[in-house]
Amino acid sequence: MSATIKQVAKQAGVSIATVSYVLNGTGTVTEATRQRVLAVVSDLGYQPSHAARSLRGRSYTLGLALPAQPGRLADPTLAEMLASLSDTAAACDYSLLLATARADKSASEMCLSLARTGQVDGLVLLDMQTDDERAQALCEAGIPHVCAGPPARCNSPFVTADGYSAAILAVRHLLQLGHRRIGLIQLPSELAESEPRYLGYSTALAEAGVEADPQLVVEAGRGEQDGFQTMQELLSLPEPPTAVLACSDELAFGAMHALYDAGRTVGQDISLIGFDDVPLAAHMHPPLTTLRQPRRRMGEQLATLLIDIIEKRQPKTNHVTLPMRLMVRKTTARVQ
Amino acid sequence: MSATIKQVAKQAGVSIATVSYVLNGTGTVTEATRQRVLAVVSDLGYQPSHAARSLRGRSYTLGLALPAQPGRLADPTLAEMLASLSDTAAACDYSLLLATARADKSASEMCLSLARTGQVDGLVLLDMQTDDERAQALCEAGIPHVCAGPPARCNSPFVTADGYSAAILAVRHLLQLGHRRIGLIQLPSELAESEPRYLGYSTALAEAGVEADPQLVVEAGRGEQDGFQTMQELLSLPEPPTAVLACSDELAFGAMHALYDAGRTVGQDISLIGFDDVPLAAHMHPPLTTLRQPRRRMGEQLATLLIDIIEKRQPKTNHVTLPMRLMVRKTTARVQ
DNA sequence: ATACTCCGCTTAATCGTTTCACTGCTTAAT
DNA sequence: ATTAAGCAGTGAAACGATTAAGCGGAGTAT
Repeated sequence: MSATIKQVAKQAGVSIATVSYVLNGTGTVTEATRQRVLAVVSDLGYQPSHAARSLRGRSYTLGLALPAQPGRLADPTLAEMLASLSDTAAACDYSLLLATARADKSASEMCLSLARTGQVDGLVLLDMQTDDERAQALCEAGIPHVCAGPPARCNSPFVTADGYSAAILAVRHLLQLGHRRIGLIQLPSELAESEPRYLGYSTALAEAGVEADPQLVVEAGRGEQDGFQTMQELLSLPEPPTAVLACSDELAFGAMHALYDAGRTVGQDISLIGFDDVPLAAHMHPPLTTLRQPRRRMGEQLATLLIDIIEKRQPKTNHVTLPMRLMVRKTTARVQ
Repeated sequence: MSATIKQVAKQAGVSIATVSYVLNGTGTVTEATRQRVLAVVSDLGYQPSHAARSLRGRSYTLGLALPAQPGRLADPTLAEMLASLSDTAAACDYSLLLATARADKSASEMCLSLARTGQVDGLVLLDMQTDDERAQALCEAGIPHVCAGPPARCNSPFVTADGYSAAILAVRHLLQLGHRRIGLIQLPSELAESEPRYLGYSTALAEAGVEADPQLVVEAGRGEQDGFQTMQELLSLPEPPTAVLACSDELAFGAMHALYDAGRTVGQDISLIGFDDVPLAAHMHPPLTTLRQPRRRMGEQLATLLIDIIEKRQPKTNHVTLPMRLMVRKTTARVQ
C-alpha cells in the first residue's frame, strides 16, 4: 500500500507515538520535531491506514441502505439527494458506502452486518417501505441510523418531505381552478411516502365539501409505463376526471404520454400535477406543474442528523419535516 | 460493536485460531469442533471485524471516483450503470465506496489517498474527461483501476460504449431519410465521450459525399437548458438543419422543447436523434429516436474487470467496447 | 525399529494505528 | 530544600483478526 508510521518514525528519528501525536494534534511536541516529522510525512507520502485506524474507534463511514429492487439507484429524486448527502458527509470527513442488498440476505440483515463488522458507523435508510423491517432491526440493535421518510413502527429519527401538506396544496390549486373530479395516481402502497399524500388529497377534498369518488384513486407502480396505463384506465371511466394529481413526476410523464395518445391536450382539456420536480419537469411539453421536493436539503439533513447521532451530540430534533413547494407551470388550467 | 473472535473461542472452548480456521474453511478441524464453534458463532451473532480483517490483506471495497461536479450522480445514465455495478460487486463480495472529490483536494489526490489508506482495493473512474489526471496518477502509482470511457494518455483498462459507430449509425439513418443538412449538438468537449461521436458524425457524412458545414456543429453543456439554447441557435441560422443529432437524451429533450416553442413539429418538419436511451426517451411526445447505451452491461463489465485486476487474475482483455443500438421511434422522418 | 507424514489443535507473531503510563529534566510553588 | 507540576518524548499494551510454526500421537512406508 504505502509507507507506514514506523518508517516515518525511523526516518524522522523519533518514536512511533510522537509521529501519531504530531499527526493528530494530541500530545505535546516541540515545533522543531513537529516540522521534522511533517517533512518526512510529505516526503514519503505517508497516509495512515484506514483499517488500523478504525480497528480502534470509528470507521468514519456511513452506509447507504438501498432498497432491494435493483434499479432504484436510478431514481432521479434519490440520486440528487445522494449527491448532497455525499457532499455533506465529505465535508464532515465521512465516506459513503453503498449497501446493496444481496439476493441471499434480507435488507435488514445486511444493515446489521455492516454495522457489526464495523464497516460503517451508521446507516441512512433510503426508500422507506410501510412495513420496513430495517428501521426496527436497527432500533433494537441500538445502531445509529436515519430514515429518509417516515419509519414504520419505531421512533427512529427521520427526515421527510411534507407530502401531506403538499398534496393539500396541489388539490386546493385544482379546486380553485374549478375542478371537482380530481383523480389521484398513487405510488405503490408499500412505499411509506404513499399514505400521507393520499391523506392530504382526501383532506383537501373534504374541506372543500367535495365528495371523493374512490374510482378516481388508483394505485400504480413507479415507472412511466405505470403512469401511462393508469391514466388510460382513468380516461376509460364513464365519467373521467378533469384533473389528475400524480404522486411522482415519472408517473406524470407517463400520464402525459397517455393523454397525448388519447388526443387530449394537457393544460387545456385536462389538468395534471406531478410530484418531485425532477429537472426534466420544467422541460416537458408543456412544462409540468409539480410539487418540488427539497432534495438537496434532505440529503444535508440526513447526513448531519446521522453524524450527530454517531458522535453522540444530542441533535435538537429527532425528526425533520421539510416543506414542499407548488411549482405552477403549464399543465394546470381552469376547468372547461 | 459486536462479539469478538476471542469471546467465541472462549465460549466454544477452543483457541482463536481454530475459530478462524472454521470460519475461513482453512486448516483442518474435526466435524464436532466445527459444529460447536458454528453454534457459538450464530449464538453470539458474531461477525468478523472488517477493520481487523483488512489490516492484513484486502479491504474488499471498490471506490467509485465521482466527477467533481456536485450533481453528476443524478445523471440517469450514470445511475443505472452504478446500479448494475453495485449488483455485480455485491455478487463478488465487494462493497462500493462513493468517493466524492472535496473542494480542497483534487480528484486524483483523493483517488490516491483512498488507495493508499487501504480504504479501497481499486477504483472505477466515472465520467472521464479528455485530459483526465486521475487515470495517469493511478497508473503511475500502480493502483488497480478501470475507466468508464476511454482514458486520456495512459493505457488504463477501460469499458466504453462505441460512440463512434453509434454516431455513424445515426447519421446514416438520417441520410437514408434524405437529410443533407444534419446538425450536431455536442457534449462539452472536456468529456472523453465527446470526440468519438463527432468523428463518427463526420465520417458518416464524408462516406456519403456530403460536405460538412461547421456551422451545424455546436458544443453545448450537459443539461436540458443547454440543449434548448443550442437548438434555438441552430434554428436561427440562415439555413437551419433539417435533422439534428444530440449527443445525449437530456440535450435532445431540451432541443425538443425549443422546437415546440418555435412551432416546429418534431418528427415531421424536423428530425431529431438522441443519445443514451434513458427510460424517459420512449415516453416523450413524440417518443424519441435514440441510441441505446448498454448501461447494465457496462456496469457489470467495469466491476468484473476491476475485480479481476485486483485479484491478479489476468483478464482476457484490458478494454471492452460495447456496441450501441439505434432505437428508431417517432422523431425521425423523411426530409420534406 | 526408524523415519516420515498427516491430523487436530495451540501458541505466538503480525498487520498499523492510538493511547496510557512512565521517564528524565526543568521550572515553579510551598 | 522539598515537593509539585509541566514538558518532550519513549515503550508497550491494546484493537481483532490471519497464519506460520510447532507439538504430541497415530498411521505408514522403508
